[in-house]
Amino acid sequence: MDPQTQHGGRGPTSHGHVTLAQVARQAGVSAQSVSNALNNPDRVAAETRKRILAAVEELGYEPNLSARALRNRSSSLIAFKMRPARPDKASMLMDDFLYVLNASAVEAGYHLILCHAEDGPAGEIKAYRDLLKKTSIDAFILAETHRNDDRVAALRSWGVPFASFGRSWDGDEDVAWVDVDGRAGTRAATAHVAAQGHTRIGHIGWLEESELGQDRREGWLDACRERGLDTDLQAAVADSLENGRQAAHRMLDAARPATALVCTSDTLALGVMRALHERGLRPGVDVAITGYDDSPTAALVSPGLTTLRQPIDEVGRQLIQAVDNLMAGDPRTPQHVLLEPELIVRDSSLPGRRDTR
Amino acid sequence: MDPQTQHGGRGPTSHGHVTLAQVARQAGVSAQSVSNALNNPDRVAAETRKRILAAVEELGYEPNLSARALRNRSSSLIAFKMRPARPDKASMLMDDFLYVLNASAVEAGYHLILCHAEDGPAGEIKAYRDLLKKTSIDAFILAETHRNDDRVAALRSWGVPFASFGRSWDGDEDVAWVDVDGRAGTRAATAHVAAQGHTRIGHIGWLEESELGQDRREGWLDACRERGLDTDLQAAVADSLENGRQAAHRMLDAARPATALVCTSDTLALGVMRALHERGLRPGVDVAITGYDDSPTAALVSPGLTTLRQPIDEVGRQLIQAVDNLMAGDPRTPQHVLLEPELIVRDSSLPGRRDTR
DNA sequence: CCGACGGCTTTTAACGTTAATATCCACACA
DNA sequence: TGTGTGGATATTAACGTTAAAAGCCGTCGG
Repeated sequence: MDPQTQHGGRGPTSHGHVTLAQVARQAGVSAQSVSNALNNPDRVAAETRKRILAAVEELGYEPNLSARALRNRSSSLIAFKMRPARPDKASMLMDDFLYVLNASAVEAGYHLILCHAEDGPAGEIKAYRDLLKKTSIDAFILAETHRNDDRVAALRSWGVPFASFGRSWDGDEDVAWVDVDGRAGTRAATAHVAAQGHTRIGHIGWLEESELGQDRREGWLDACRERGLDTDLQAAVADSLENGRQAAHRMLDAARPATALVCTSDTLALGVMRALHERGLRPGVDVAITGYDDSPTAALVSPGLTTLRQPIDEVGRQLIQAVDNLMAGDPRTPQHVLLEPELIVRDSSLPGRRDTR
Repeated sequence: MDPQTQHGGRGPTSHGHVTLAQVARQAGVSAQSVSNALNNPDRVAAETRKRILAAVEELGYEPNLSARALRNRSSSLIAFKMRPARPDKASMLMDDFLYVLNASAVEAGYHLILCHAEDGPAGEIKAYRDLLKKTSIDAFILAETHRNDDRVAALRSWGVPFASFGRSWDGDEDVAWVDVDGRAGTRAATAHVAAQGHTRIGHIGWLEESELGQDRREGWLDACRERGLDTDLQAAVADSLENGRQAAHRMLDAARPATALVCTSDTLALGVMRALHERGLRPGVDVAITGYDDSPTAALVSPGLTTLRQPIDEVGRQLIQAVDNLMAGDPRTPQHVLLEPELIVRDSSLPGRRDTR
């Protein structure tokens, strides 16, 4: 039988999609051989393979992901759920984060699909379930995981690969995560202001129930203890500018007032700046301030806010690599990656330079 | 033949997916009838339909999108390409925008998929093409379109439904777009400072080649002309804090200096604030400032920055509705929606209240 | 000289859905 | 009694891919 005619392929489809069958016809082989040439190169003869790849190239063949998804129960899709942006929050991490997450995903041969859920963990879990039922998502990326996170439990019980941005603080060793070492970062920020000569260093952080906040607080405690400094000036508040402002006023009204304030977020630090402003005090000169996140705002206010920048690019890359490993059935224990934040020093923590170029 | 056994359905799959065949068996009908009951209700008898829907409910059936995509050449996926966040930019619109875009998409029965491309329009178009070849994307959402946008031309030539955030300024009446009326917004901001008694109102905007920037500038011109004010104080610069700062210095050094500065972005306005700071002038009290975008920073700086908020939620909703209409083959001309921004008045433009609660 | 084997390739069947077509059945009409 | 007719339902085939099985053919060992 003439190999030129024996296989299907009704010529180029009107929609411009090139199929395996068309490539097969062009190369004078069966569709399966084309599939093998692309996915299992060692199953076809080198000579044939060359011919097939030439045909692939010539016709511009791209495998149809829907068909592949149907056949393989695997869609090359990684799902991520965005949270609604909180109005009071300065952090723009999400924007950058999504960008690199997607870039890394594409580089690794996946695509990012966003999922949407009503607020609350129950709604989120339901959304994940629905998505899984209808699309055979390959993996999930979680953000802002916390102790006893129901989402983690759910995904684990379903056996779906996932990785989370944020440690699973309850020691789930079998969960892949990537996180930034807030303790080390806050310790560095505290050390930095101590190096400027400050001895009354206050800390304004989040409520105790936040593992993330507690971790960062420990860094401040570490640095103070290392230097024999008092740790009496501390506040645990919800993350908002107003709370930062009030806490700052309290610490400046203390019998032995703070001369430096280390904050768990830029939002709180900006509240501190507002408090100083109200008192006619100059950030940096009169009171040193540090934040956390390197939100765009930190660079834009005057004076610039000293803060900690999370290596968000690296976080995204590592997360994708983590799920990729999981899906490759990599037998080694799930990845745990703890990255160091970078201290960005600006004028808000420097006594010398007043911001007047 | 016993309807309970005549149809496929090898019992619940191990993966927990429920298929049409399983529902069909449960309801004692064929798979096609189940499909019809869900997609073409009037093709099945009311009685049967009720029975089928009960089975669907009981088994928790959800149609498999991969199979549907393969069969229908339509994936329920809407693609959107993120741009890398520019470090100097205060705007956090993207974050919110994506959230509502996705929420609206899900509500309309779609999912949002992110696409990634090397920088530049050519890379972006190639990315769109690749995505189309492999996934039968239903529609695209573009952002930041400009005159003679190659992406618009490409998508149009391929016949793919799309809608853009941003007008196609070259009068392509057959392109669906949603935009925010920057001219009206800037006019309102200018009118607002004029109402505070300012008569020397400068404008710091983007370079002339930006249609968006030019549109906003027109609003300032409108407001000045309506009041017979001079329009000699204007700057056209690239969007950065430093450029805003320098332009502000120039306008404050003028023979008849500005007492109010209307800016095309929050970033520029924050540069102005830095310039005032450097001169010991007080925003609002000495010089009124307005920005554009209501970036998170605008609310966080002291004093708060008067700015224009884009109804980003509505933009997202309208964009999805636009592509939905296009895909439904709605014969009416593509949607063009021009929304009004909202003037958010804060202390940076108010002489009376000094920020000292 | 026969059977087994191994390398390479093709064939078959299936993933879950749906458009198009075929079948069935009750009823109306000649 | 036969012949349409039309509504409801069932069957077939196809979307593009790939795992599994089967086929082909030359070679090697007994």
